[in-house]
Amino acid sequence: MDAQLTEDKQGRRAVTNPCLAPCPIEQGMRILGGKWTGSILWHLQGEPVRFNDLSRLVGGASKKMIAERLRHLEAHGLITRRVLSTAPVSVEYVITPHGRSALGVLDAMRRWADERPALDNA
Amino acid sequence: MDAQLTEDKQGRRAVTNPCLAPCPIEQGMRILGGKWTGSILWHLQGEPVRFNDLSRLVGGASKKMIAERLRHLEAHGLITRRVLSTAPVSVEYVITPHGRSALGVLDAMRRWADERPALDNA
DNA sequence: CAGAATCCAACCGGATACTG
DNA sequence: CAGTATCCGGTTGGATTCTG
Repeated sequence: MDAQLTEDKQGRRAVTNPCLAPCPIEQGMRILGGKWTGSILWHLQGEPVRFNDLSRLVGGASKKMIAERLRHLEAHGLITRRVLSTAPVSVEYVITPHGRSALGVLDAMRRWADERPALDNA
Repeated sequence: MDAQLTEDKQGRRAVTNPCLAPCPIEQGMRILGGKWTGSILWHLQGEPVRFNDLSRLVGGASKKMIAERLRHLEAHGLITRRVLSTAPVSVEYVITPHGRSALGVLDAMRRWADERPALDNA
């Protein structure tokens, strides 16, 4: 994200360092911005939560989505999957320190969206 | 985002207040999280920028996307479109105070994505 | 220059059914 | 319980072409 717009004596514009795809903002957005991702992580900020409980907590998301986003979060090291030896088997998802650091970003997002001038009817 | 997981004496779980779709995080994400949206707003934090310059600054985005996201940002009051009476016509995009408030969120996102433990090969 | 219009392939995500 | 598998309509977004 260090693109610069320069201009020569003739007033011609050129760009050095265009903001290429893996720019930090886009990168972060692709990790935290997926549908339901924020909500899921949010619900894990306290105690570990089990799969079906999560799908109930995140109203509206299909189990397919929950599963997919959980894999995604795990792949990025934000959560940990923990299988409990019970019958029937139960699985807990736990937030990692790295995942916890993301909650700050999510909360900034939440606060921003909350205190917005109510013109977001669009 | 105020869902609660409760448990009765028999250990049965129930959820009150599931996290419904318009939860603040998701809301904010739908506004700032669209592809290229962050980058575009980021590049407007200084001086006003013109359309083609923007599409050059945000490397990889098609003009169609730039136009679409610009209208989106304008609809949400984050930027302003300003037409300059020149020949040929030129258009500037300017960030609004509200848009500027979003930069804080974007920067939190950027910093988080930057200082991450390098395991995001996935 | 600043877009709008069109086309189309790829992906997303919901519904449903099935499994260990 | 905790998923996976499959189907499938809707949306996304890039490429290209056209316009005032």
